[in-house]
Amino acid sequence: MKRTQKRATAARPRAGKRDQNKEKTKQKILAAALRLFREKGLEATTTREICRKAGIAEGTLFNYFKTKEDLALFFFEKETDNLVEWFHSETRLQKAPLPEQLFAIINRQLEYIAPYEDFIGAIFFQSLKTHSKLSPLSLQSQELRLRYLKFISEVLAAAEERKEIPNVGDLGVYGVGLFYIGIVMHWLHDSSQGKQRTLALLDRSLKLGTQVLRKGGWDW
Amino acid sequence: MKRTQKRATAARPRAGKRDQNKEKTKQKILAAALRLFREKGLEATTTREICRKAGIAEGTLFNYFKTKEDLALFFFEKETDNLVEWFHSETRLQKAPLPEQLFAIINRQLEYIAPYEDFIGAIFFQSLKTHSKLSPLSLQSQELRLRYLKFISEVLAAAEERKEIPNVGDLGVYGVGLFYIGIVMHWLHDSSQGKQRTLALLDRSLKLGTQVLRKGGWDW
DNA sequence: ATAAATTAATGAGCATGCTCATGAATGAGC
DNA sequence: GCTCATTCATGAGCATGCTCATTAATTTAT
Repeated sequence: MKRTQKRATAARPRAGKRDQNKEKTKQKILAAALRLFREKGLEATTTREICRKAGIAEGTLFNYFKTKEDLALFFFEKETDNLVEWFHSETRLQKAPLPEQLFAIINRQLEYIAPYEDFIGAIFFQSLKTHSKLSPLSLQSQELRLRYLKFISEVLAAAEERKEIPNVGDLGVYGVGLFYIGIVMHWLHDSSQGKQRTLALLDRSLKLGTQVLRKGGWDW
Repeated sequence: MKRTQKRATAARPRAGKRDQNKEKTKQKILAAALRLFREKGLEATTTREICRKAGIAEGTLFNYFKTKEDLALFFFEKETDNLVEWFHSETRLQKAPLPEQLFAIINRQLEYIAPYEDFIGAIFFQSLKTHSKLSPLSLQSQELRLRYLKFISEVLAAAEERKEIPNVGDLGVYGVGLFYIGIVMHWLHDSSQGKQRTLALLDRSLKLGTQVLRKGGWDW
């Protein structure tokens, strides 16, 4: 009878053949999508093509991702998770002054997404749309699905706690988020060698930020 | 013979029956589009519906506007022209300090577009897309089709000329543009009475801007 | 083991934005 | 006025993102 033991003591939520197949299908979709997105960009890749390459039927994709946008967003979120993990592993950075932290964070993001410029760029702007599922600026009203903002919130809260900056509330996150948008926009249009100009802008901007902080610009 | 006089001395470029019809058709499209966009928003309005309401065939619309986005953008540009005209007519404002000017400009814009929230919102974010025809941040590289930025450039240049601010170069326009994006994003998500919160944010932000200027924040 | 119930996969089909070959209206040349 | 060239209007048709009723696979109950 080969131990039927009610399917692995209910430890993993993934055990039955059904869930196995489901997972496998999802991975096939993700693999195909990522490859095509990288090769041809987001807009130029059709859902039909993804399905063909994944070896599934037209409609199956939409059983897993509500829209093509959702599928693309998946990678975006994954990237953010990656960033958070990295920051938490950098113990030195944790104690550095806020501007340095922000520089490191943003810089790391730019480096990370460099190979997927077109792809990420498209997703990035998708995420800004008003009625899109995640909207960076709706900290309070929406459900804060953008993990990035949550992360920035933490970083700012830490700086607050060690008295580096006064209480900034949501406005701090708001500011950083907006700033990030600006940087990415600049980055996307930057054709200079190795995005030098964006890095320079990033540096200068954060220096300005420091000044504002030092001069008490926060208690407006 | 009723004076055939070679069609009105070549004064107006629009004279022949052909051009007359063309103009009439364009107006029919614009009227239908504006009405539908207002009523149902940008996404919910189909090009077929616009054509039906305008009394023209499916394909005709695309003889006049390359894409649906272009059609929508038309209103956006018109709005900007309106703003510029208004500013030039406000002689008092011309001499006011920069922060007040910017507040007035942005405030006026928000008031003006209030009735078309959804519609304008959609267009606004369209215009931010990387490969969209107009990209607010490509001052130097692209052809600066966004008249708004040109206008802001002028306002800043005037402030420079009267020694109110030091030379800020393109970074000034860049900053204001980015700031504007932030405000509109906030505005679009703002559900408070009469968008009070956005106005408060606008006020506070510009006060911060003033501080930065006074403290020499510009020569970073 | 078999039947019934659940859940995932399928692909025909829809609406939409947009294209393009064809036809109709208008203009120029005689 | 008539002819022909130009320009605009037309609508069938295409590709795409996405839906949904149907079919097939897997699980549960007996």
